Amino acid sequence: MPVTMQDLAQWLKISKSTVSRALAGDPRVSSETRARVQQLARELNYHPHSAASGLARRRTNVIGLVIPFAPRSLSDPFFLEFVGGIGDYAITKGFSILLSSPRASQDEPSGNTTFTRIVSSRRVDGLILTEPRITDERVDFLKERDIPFVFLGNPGRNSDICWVDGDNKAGVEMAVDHLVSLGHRNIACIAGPPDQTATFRRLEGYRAALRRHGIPYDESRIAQGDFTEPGGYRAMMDILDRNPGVTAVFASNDMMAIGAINAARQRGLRVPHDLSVVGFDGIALGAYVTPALTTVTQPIYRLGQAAAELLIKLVERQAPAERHVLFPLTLTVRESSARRQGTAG
Amino acid sequence: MPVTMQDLAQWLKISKSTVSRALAGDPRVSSETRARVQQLARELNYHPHSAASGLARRRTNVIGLVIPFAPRSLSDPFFLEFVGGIGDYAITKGFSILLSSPRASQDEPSGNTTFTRIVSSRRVDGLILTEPRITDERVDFLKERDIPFVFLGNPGRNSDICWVDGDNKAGVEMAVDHLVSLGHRNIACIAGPPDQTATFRRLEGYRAALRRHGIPYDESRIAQGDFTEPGGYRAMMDILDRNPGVTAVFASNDMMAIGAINAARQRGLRVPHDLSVVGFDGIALGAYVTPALTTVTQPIYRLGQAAAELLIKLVERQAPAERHVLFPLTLTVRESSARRQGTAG
DNA sequence: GTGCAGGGTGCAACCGGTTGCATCCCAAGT
DNA sequence: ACTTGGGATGCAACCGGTTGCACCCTGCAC
Repeated sequence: MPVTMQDLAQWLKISKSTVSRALAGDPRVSSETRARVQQLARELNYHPHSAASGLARRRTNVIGLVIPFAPRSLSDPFFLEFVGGIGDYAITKGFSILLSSPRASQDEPSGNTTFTRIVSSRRVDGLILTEPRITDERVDFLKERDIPFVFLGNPGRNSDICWVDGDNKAGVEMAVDHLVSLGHRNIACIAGPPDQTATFRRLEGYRAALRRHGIPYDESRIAQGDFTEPGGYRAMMDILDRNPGVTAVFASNDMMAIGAINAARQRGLRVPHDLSVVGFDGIALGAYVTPALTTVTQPIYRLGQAAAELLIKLVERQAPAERHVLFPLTLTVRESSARRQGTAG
Repeated sequence: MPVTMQDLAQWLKISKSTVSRALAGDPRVSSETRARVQQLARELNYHPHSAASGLARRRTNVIGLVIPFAPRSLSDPFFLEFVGGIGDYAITKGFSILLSSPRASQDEPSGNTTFTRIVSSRRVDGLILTEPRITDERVDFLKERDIPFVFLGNPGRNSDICWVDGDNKAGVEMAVDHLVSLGHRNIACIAGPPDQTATFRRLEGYRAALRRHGIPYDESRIAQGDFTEPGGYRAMMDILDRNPGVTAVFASNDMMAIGAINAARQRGLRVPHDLSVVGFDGIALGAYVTPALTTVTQPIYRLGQAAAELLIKLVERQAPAERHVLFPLTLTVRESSARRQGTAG
């Protein structure tokens, strides 16, 4: 049997309350008593029982992380790096991370999903949600229950929702500018799933950049993907069918960019000689594929840290400095993009 | 305020105990009462408070997962897929997953690591550990506290420790056999970190296969990596320096194989024309890199499921059918391996 | 009419902490 | 000598469930 507070109290012939306060560093207990308690706790290897203190304090010191188990994350290193950022920060604040998948949407709200379950049973103090959707019923679900949450990605809607995000629009503009500067005009775009808000911001950046360069927007250059490699592959095939003249493509994330490269190769196109490809995310992997991926780099790890920091502030009822954290993005030029064939240097 | 059992009891003018039993499906309460309680619970959207029931039942219904946040997993999709398998299975059994990193080793045992913390504070009913080490102090730590655990990877040592694993030795033998069948004799090996048990099993397979084919074992063909891409890159460089004649290399995991390919390319070698590369793990990504990776495929997702299943059996004090689950592996031949130059077909 | 079995329910303790409030003690103030 | 005050500690309730045991009631056997 692990040692309890009661044990410490009996040993020292003082009350449970004093032990509790001593361990919490309450200034009301004499420093002498406090020292004795802490000393004994260490000697007997005492550790508070999380369920007991959670029950009494109405705090679990656990934050929930809702990431898509399928189809996306199983193969997308993006999330793992994001988790790393959250984890490392949370550790320093004494929080643990509970995983869950977001499948509350299809099912009825009371459906037996991990997401609703960990919230209803009050397993977590707050949540980090990913992939906000245009109409995201999770928001109401959580607001109703007064559970703090932070989105990875600007969910749009009311501005009182907290989020962290990269500057999608500006990021994509940099990508398109880069392609234009290499002489490309017929630039395709592989978009994300239509229900996600990130999809629209990135599309917006794409259109804005085209407009700036006086390139007409053309539906036949757009295809929809799902943020997975196979999705990017299919989308690229689709684009090549409809618009064989494209010389460059922007993919809304790196996994789809990798898929696009494979599709192009399948069609006998050389990347970047015949087709330039630019991705988005900056996953570590992008540097290791062939050709190494030119991409818009997000500070993924720091996004994780920022999300955790923001959420923990909310949980602890401190007013966060900012409800929204927008990171600037950078363009990482590698091998998958090159000057358009037949263009002067 | 969320509705509690007390609320239900008052509403129905019965005692808390009866409500508790009714919800648990205890046959001692009349089926009529049971129905009324369950009905009302649904209507009022009642959900048990996990901390309260955890405290009373000495069960959290949470399993801990200990994966390396750094340096490895941040870029290795292997773990994400593994997590998926665990998660999907755990959901069906009503368990959640708490993440932690295994940094208990460097620090003193009482160090403030997530691993020791979630165990000491009794946050989890059991643990899934990865990357067993030759002498793994986590084993004693957990046995002392009587916490069930399952390893991903055979930890060696006493056979009463539960684990799931792929058949490393046989898997590597298949890889080497494949290379030999393509005419290679000068086959290098990039091993894993020296403190991990998997490293030895894979090396053993390598040596066994060489022996079978009458190829002498040569230290100059071995280099050590750390299961990351940069580690694989460095190891490959090292091997090429010491033994320029190698025509094939087996890397102990896919990330290192990708690193090896990049190193070879850096040295002006074409893969697979000048150097064949075979990896290990079968991460989804291996199919998407260029050249697509020949690899020993592990059923990663199923390893996760099996680990979760085994652990949950232990937690629920059911005797598992087997304490060890060994999965057969398969060789997936793709583009990174080819017949040795100057060898007859 | 008494005894007994057994189904259905409730009481109260318990899990292991936290916390509002009362209490005690002793030095200082008048 | 008698309050006053503040520092140190303890009591007991509480968080929201679970569970051993006692109890009540009805029906049936004797």
